[in-house]
Parts: sequence; structure tokens; C-alpha cells
Amino acid sequence: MASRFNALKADAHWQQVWDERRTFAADDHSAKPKSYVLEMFPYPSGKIHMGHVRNYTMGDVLARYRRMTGHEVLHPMGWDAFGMPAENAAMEKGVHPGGWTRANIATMKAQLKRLGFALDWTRELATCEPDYYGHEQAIFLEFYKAGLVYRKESAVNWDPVDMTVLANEQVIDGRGWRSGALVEKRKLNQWFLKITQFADELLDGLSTLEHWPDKVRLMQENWIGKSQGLTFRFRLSDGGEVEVFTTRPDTIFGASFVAVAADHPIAQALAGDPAVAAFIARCKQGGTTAAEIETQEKLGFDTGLTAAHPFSGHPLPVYIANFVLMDYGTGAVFGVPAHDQRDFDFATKYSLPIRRVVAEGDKADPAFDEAEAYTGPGTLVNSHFLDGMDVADAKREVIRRAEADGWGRGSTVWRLRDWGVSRQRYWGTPIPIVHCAACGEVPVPREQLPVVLPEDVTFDVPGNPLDRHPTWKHVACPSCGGEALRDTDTLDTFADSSWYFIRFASQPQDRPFDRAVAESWLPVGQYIGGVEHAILHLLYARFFTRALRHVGMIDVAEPFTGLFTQGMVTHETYRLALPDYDGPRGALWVSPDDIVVGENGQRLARMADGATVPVTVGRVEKMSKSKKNTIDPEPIVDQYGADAVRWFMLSDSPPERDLEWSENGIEGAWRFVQRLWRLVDGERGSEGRDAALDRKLHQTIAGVAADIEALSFNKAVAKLYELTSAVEKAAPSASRDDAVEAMIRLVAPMVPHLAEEAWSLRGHAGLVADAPWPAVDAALLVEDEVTIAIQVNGKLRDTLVLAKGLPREAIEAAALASDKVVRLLEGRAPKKVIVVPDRLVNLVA
RNA sequence: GCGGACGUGGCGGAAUGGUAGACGCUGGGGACUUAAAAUCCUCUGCCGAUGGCGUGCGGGUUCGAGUCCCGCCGUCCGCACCA
Repeated sequence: MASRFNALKADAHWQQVWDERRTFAADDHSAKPKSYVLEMFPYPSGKIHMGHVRNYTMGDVLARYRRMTGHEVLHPMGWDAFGMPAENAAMEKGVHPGGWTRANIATMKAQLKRLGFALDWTRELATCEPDYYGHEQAIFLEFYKAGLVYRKESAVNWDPVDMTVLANEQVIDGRGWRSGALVEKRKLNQWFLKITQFADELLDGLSTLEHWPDKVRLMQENWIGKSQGLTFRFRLSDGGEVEVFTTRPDTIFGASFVAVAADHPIAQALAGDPAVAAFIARCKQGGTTAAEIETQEKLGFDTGLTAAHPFSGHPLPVYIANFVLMDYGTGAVFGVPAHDQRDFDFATKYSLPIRRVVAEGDKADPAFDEAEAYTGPGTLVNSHFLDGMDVADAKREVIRRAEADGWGRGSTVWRLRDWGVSRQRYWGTPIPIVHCAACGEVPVPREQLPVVLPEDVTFDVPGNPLDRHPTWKHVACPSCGGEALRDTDTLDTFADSSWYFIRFASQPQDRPFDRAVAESWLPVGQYIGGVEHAILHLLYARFFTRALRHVGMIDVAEPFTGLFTQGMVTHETYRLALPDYDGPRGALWVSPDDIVVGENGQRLARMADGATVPVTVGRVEKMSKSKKNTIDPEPIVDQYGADAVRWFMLSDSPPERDLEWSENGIEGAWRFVQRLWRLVDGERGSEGRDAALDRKLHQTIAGVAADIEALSFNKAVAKLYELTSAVEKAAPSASRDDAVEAMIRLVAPMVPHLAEEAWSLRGHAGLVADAPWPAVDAALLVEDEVTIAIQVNGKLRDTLVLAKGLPREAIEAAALASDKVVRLLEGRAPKKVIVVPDRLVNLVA
């Protein structure tokens, strides 16, 4: 009689065995082919959530599968441990960011261990520890030495109450998210990394990333935003000049005005005039949200200046305009209303000429009477020497002439900006620079690294604790020995996550990584994480890798050859169906834990006093604290065991799509785990082959392998269900015993605890984690009989089971002999017969 | 506005241009049981049912379209006055 699988006991036992034997520690010196599987490391926010469980389960299946197929696998885990939430916790709860973070790490590590992930914990790292960030400081200084770091004055969002800099996301309706104070723009000296120096490489490199989702490549491409065109100068009526950038030099004869940004030096120079000053102020008022920009009216202020057209010398009015951005291109444009919608809107409002220069079909009249700008292809008209050219030729010709005559040049403009990395915050990597009155900015010498973040700080006063620390920032200048001050800013935490995958591969004490060892593991073969990191994190990591190559520290171009962006874990939302409920705001959301199912399936909320209240079931959304629709993984693991949770995470939904958490789903997974156990714990020792089962087994081995490699876990799961059913139904035989034996290995990547328990139960000495993936007998992948579809006029009318590989004539004859076909054809011969061997016959009557 | 993805039973989803709905969930019926749980068997797209209709809608290509092409509609995501 089969026993029941005791998940909790098995989980604890095998986790301990893996730990003690260091089963998943990666060997740098292994002769096996190396495979680096990585999931985005977590921020230690407190507890793990279902999103983590799903993410790490996917990576784990791949890592375990790779081990079984003979790879030396690096599958590490660490902590993205610097960041604002720790400081927020410090301010709210009076705890120290370091203590809070390290306690969270301990909690979350224990939780991850309970899921049985095949992780190399010997390489665990936390970015908040000096033995990590010290090396990051060394890298920063290498970049500095190579001229990839510079200092620039730049505007930040300043919260005058909290005395801190805010990220854009923390500014809500122009106010600080915490203090509610009106946010000011403040100019601060900040450090920048020259990511734009690599813009071309980062763009071109995208085409080599075949195993990245197209979507992510496209998002990066748009973010980098390469535009090619012409940069040229207009002479102004006051004797000055204004430089503009355009991607449409071909339309130059359609220009009817020039516009500059409110921040442009020309506008600023005129700001002595109160009317100009008022207009500039008005431009800056506008909101920055999508909706506001969309509906914002184009506004202009005529400066009275004119700009001379570079070919005709014709004067064009110069406006200050709210739709021109100072930080893109040159901060000035020329307006071609007929062929740019913004210019069209602007010209319409200010009654400026609208002149067609690109013919749309046969429309070539200089008077432009369309309702909107024409931006499509066409032939140049009303443009002197450009007439008759197509757009591309005309662009080239204008650039050629501008360069020949010396008033402009072909140029490339990027949307990508240099990366400002200074943060006026405490809980981050200190920037290893000393400011000396005599020597200026002085890098901290290598032997003085790490610049350790002091932990004796308080958060009872607003502002950066580093700045008001009594001693920390006072230091002797490394250059002259005089009194100097440390930079009290810390690095953007995106810097921490821009090279951690290299440190995982190699972690010597005295330098960031050993080049040869790191190169033996990198690039990461499969990187898995949320699509929310599609742009910034992945772009910064790509930049860091290229910058490290630039300074000669590593010879790797792209850090991640394979990228997979997994979907979120979602759940229904519940709200109290009481419009007049007078509880605190937000309390209307009800946690799934407090939901009971009433009669006829109605959902009710159980209130604190035991009463039940009807709720409305809202849409299925990403699990979030604000909607209270989270499911804490820990009690689920307690109840069902790690394997059932893992199995559910892989079932049903394709991994790139969202997975809806459901009670039925986890119960189904748990039932399957028990079903598997009954099989492995069942009878064996029978004789004889079962050809059909052999074939099913080998097809499943091949299919599951292919599905895992394609990360199509839901399909692998479906195939394993099918095989399980087939084995259950099969009569005892040696084939059936073989199938059960192989199945233990097939499910091992997904339900490793059950697999180890079964492997051991069936008398194997080693671990199933170290066992090889079952071999496929290719001969068994082919069926000897096939079901052939018989269609008449493309409609299915019958199916026939025939031997595989029959000649066309035999298949056709069999089809024509089918009773149903005979009845439908009523004695007539078909006009045409299409035979697809081993598949179908289509008779066209 | 620009770019992208997606749209298949009651639900999640399968399906190299070739038998639509694998597999799971839900639900119905049955077996076992004093009973329940667990387990097992069985059915489960729709309809006027020897047949017909079905993959968001309308066209097209093809012997054959969920799949390819054109045009709509809807949902979701990203970017956004980028010159």
C-alpha cells in the first residue's frame, strides 16, 4: 500500500543534505561545459513574495536541468541591499538601515532555503557590505581614471522639508511624496558616468542579443533614441547665431519660423524684458504627466528677432516656444508646418505661412490646405535645387551643401543622457572622492578602499546623515595631506546591480574579480527577471560591462546572452460592498485571507468582530500591499510543501504571462505531488515490454527537455501529466518500472524534494540532483501507426489509422474506400486529391 | 500621438499552414464508504444533432487559415511636445 508523501519532512531533510554536501556549489575549475543561470537578485524588503517564488522557481528548473545534462552550473543568489526603503524604515520605525536590511536578508534567505532552490550559497553577497561596495568604489575609480566619470552641475528635485533629493517618481503633483512640500528645482554638482560614449555600441549590440525578447530590445532602442540629421546655424538679425538640429534637412525650404526653448541662452538673454520673463515662467509651469503634455497648448513668444534662411537669406521670425526642449538636440528648432504636426499646430495658432515642400501623390501646390501635417514620403517641390528628389536624396544633398559651405554638418543626436549617479542619501555606496581646497577633487587611493559607510548615524533630523556626521567627512587630502572633505553623496543603487553578476562569478578579496575566472563563466547564459527592468537595469549593466572592457578589466561585450522576462503573479481583488463604510481610507480592500465563500458562491469578508459582509470581486491584479491581494508564500509552503508550490508556479500559465494565484491551483498541484508519490511508491519488479509506453516515455523525455530549454514550463508540465496518466493506466511490466524510474529524473528539476525521496526509496546511492537526464532512444520517438485525417473539400469527414510511411497511392486508396467518403462523393470521382503522407488526405469534389 | 504585444470553451491555456480545444481547473454522473474525506472511473465548446456552427469583427490568399496578407474593434504594456 502506497504511503503518503510527507512534504515537510522531505523538504527539511533534503535541504539539509544539499547544504551539507554543498551540492550546488559551482566549481571554477570544472572540466564540464559551464552554464551560468541567474535570476535578478532581490531587494531585501522584508519577506519574499510570490513573484520571487515564481522567478526563482523558473531559474531553478533550468539550473537543475542543466546540471543533469552535464553542465557545471553557476546559480548564485545575493541581495540588492542598498536603497531608500531602508532609510524610510529608519525614519518610520527608528531602526538602523543596516540592522533592518540584514534582518530582512536573514528572514528571506531562510524562506528561499525552504523552497529548495539549487543555489550556490557559498557565493552569496550583499551590496551593502564593504566587501562588495569597496570593489565597486575601485571600479568607479578605474572609470574615473579612464575619463568615464565627470562632474557637472545638474538640477534635482529638492524637498525643502525632508531636506533631501527626490526621484521623479517621488514627486507627486509637484509635491514631495512624504512631506507634501512643494518640490524645488535645485542645482547641485553631481557625478555622471559617460554612458553616451557607448551609445552606438549599446545600440549596435542589441542586434547580437538574439535570445532577448524583441520587446525589450525595442524598448532599449527607443530609449537610446538615435536620430540622424543636420546641425546648422542661423544668422540672427542682432548679429548672433542660433544652432538647430533637424532630422528633416530636406524640408528646409518649407521653414517658416525658428523656435528656441525657454531655457535657451537666447531666451534667457531676453529675460530682462518682463514680458519675456513672464512667458518663460509660464512655460515652466506646465505639468509633466502624459495627459497634461498631450492636452497642453502650443505657446510661443515672438522675440522680434529674425533668423536668415541659410539658402535664401529670407528672414524667419524667432519665437520662444513651450514645446521645444532644452535638453534635446540644441534646444532650438526650425519649424516646417506643412510636414511636422507640432509646427503645424504652432503655425496655425500664430498665423505663420504653411508651405508644402514634399508632394503627397500629385498634391504639389505650395499652398497647403490639409487638416494636418504631411510626414510621409514623396518628391520635393517648391524647393529650388531639391525639386524632383525623393526625401532621402534631398536630405543628403542639403547636408552635403551645408558641409561644403561650412554652415552645418551631418550629425547624430541621442535621446540617451549621461547617467547621473550622485544620490544625496545615506544608505548607498560612498563615492570615493575627496574634495580638497588646494588639490580639487582627489580620488581615494586604492589602498584606502573601501571607504566604509559609517553606521553610527541617526535619522531623527531631516537631511543626509553623512553630511552631518561629526567626523566621517573630515579627512586628510590623499594628495597634499591638508584638511579635506569626503564626498557625502552615495552612488545610485543601479550601480550596485550593474556588475554583481561578475562578482558572483569571481570574488577575490583584493580586487573586484579575477578576469580569467570571470570570463570562464560569463556571459550569463540565461537571465530571468521582471520586465520592469527592461530598460534601466539592463542598460546600465550592459554599459558597465562595456566600460569594464574599455578599461581593460574584462573582455566581455554583452553580460546576458539570454534574457527572459517573466509575468507577474496576480490575484483577484476584493472590496467591501458598503458604499457608506466609514473605516479608514484604504481599509475598503479586503485580503484574500479574510474572504469566506458564502451560499451560492458569494464572497464575504469576515470582519474583526466575526460578522460577515458582502464584498465586490474586483479585477485580477498584480499582488500588491495597497490592494491587499497578496498571498504570503510562507504559510503556503507550510501547508503544501515546497514541491507543490513550485509545481503550481510552473503550471498552466506560460511563464511570460501573468499567473493567477488560486486555491484550486495549489490544491491541484498538491494532488499531483501525491499522485507522483503513489506511482514511485507502488509495485514494481514485473517482466515484459510495453511498446506503447516505451514510446510515450521517450517522447516525453525529449519533449520535456525541449520545453525546459525553451522555458515553456507549462508545456513540460502538461507532458508530465500525460505521461503520469499513461503510466498509471499501464499494466505492470518492465517498461512501466523503467518509466517510473525515468520519471523521477524528469520531474527532479521541478519537484526536487519528492524526486530525492523517491530516488533514495528506490535504492539509489547518490542524489538525483547529480543523476544524468534520462537518455532518449531516438528510434522510439517515431510512431509506427499514424492517424490520418480524411477531408472532403477541406472539412474533416473521417480519420483512418494506417501504418506510418505508406505511399501516397495506398493512402489515397484507403481514403476513397472510407464509408463516409463513399457516401459523400455519391459515386463521383474527386476533381483533385491532396495527400500529405502520414497526415491527411483532402478530396476536392 | 508613436511603438509593441495580445484576443481560442465556464476559467488558465495547447495546436512546424494540415483532425481546434492537449494538459490543468471548475462542474455533472458513477464506484468505494455506515457516512465523509481521500482515491478511482466517466462525461463536460455551442445548436434545431446520421447533421450543422465555432479561435474578437469584415475581407483576401490557399486544396486547406487560430496560424499568412489587408482593414476594423477591444484589452494590456512601454515611450512621449525627441525636432
